[in-house]
Amino acid sequence: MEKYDVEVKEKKTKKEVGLQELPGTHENIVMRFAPNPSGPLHVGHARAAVPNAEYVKRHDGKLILRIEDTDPKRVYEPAYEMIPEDLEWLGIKADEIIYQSDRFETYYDYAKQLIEKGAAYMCTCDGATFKELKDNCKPCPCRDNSVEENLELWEKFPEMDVGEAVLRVKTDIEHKNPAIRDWVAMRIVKESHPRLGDKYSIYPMMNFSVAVDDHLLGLTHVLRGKDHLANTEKQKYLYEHMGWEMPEFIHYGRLKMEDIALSTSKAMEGIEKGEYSGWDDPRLGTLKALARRGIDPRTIYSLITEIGVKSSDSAISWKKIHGLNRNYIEPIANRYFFVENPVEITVDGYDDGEVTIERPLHADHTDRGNRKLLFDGTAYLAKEDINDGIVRLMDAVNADISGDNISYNSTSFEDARSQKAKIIQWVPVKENVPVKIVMPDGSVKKGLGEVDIKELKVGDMVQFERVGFARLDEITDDAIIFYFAHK
RNA sequence: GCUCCGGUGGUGUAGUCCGGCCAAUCAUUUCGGCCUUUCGAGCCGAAGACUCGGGUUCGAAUCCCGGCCGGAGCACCA
Repeated sequence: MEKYDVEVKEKKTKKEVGLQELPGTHENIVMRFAPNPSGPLHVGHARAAVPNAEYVKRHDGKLILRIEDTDPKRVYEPAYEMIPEDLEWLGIKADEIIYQSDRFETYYDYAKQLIEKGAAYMCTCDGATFKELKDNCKPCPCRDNSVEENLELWEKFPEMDVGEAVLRVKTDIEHKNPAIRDWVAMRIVKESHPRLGDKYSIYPMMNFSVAVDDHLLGLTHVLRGKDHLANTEKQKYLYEHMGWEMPEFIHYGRLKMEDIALSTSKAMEGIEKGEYSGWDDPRLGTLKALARRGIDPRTIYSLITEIGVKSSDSAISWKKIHGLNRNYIEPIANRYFFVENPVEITVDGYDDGEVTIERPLHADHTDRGNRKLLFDGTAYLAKEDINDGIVRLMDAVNADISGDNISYNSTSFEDARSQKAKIIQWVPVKENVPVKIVMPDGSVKKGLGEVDIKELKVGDMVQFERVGFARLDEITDDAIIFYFAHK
């Protein structure tokens, strides 16, 4: 008789915030972020980099940045510099950087071992022929070559012409997914590599170099997009041939972002055509663009952590990004006046002379001090704000607007309140500074800002009252240029 | 077409493995109110979801089957 089942079920004890707990070991974990250096990092990369970094941080593991530059056609040289910069922006620091282009001899070594084991073979069929056979679950003639024949061809491999031969890893020629059947491990590439020049003509395919490296570098967990699902299956065969233990694989879903082309190649094309101002054009989804728009890296980090690593797709909305970002930006951004499409006005009947008005830099942090605005009965107002009725020029006077006529009504705030005057921003006529705000769609708002804006530095975040948050991007002779973040 | 994977409020998530404590969590969003010399912040309140249909079960977001919808892969790219 069976003993009573006294085993107490372990009930839902985990309450991880954001990321689900990692399967497998939690001791000495090793993870990697492995981008192809085809451009700077974008949000899609953050989706890979952040969870890796976060898991490593939680478990005090090791994070490897591995640059996957095994296709010379897809290497954009500046990316070698940009990738670590972008990671740093995200607050991620890899413990080690590996360049796959440094490791060709290692790949050759394992390729040869595979041949010797009879687990890989040199295939001289042309692609179409092989595909035809493969799609019908038929092995190609090369599959039966002896180890000796294969080794001989392997030695001759570097002298062959492009397309003449490839090295294939034996899988299951009847695998139900044709993509898995006897995949290519090595191919001939006669193209100059930014880091290798023409040193090699035999290049590993991603599935091969990735699996070899993941094993050799001691990866315990591999986090990758679900577009790699089939690749994981392919690589499984390599692990089996070599008698290696598989790391834990986790496949996450696609990330879509509202109104943004995440594709690096499209961005590159647009930049070359001059449609975009550069990798940090506000319309792009690069981290550089987000940074330029005043998105705090913590916004992206926490958003990605929240999205987690589940395999369903997610679409991130700007509303969500802005909402999160506001939490970070709001306390640090000092307030200033900006008027778009300024119209110079005179408040008829105002006769209190010239007064200096002080306003706090931040209403909730008065210790930061005040900025000063000069009021003498004239001002610039935003064209949009000039509508019939009573308005209060904030902290100055209340005025009645009637067509082009603007006349003094009163001064006290209480009067404004009792008359339900709309409070609007204004800029002194005597002292002001031209300001341009580049909007997320690339358009530019032109106007005037209060003179204290001159004290700001590039990178400072501000809030233009009633307009929104913006980041000071550049100070030119013409104007101070901001990039708009959000309301 | 074939091979896989997935579907919880507008959006992102928790819960699904091990059915009941889920009349479903949290964030963002939206809408009210309070406060405030910003349309920001803060405070209070509210709105809003288990893709559909069957089945199993005393009981299903959770298990099974089918439909629908979405996605990925099907390279000598990564």
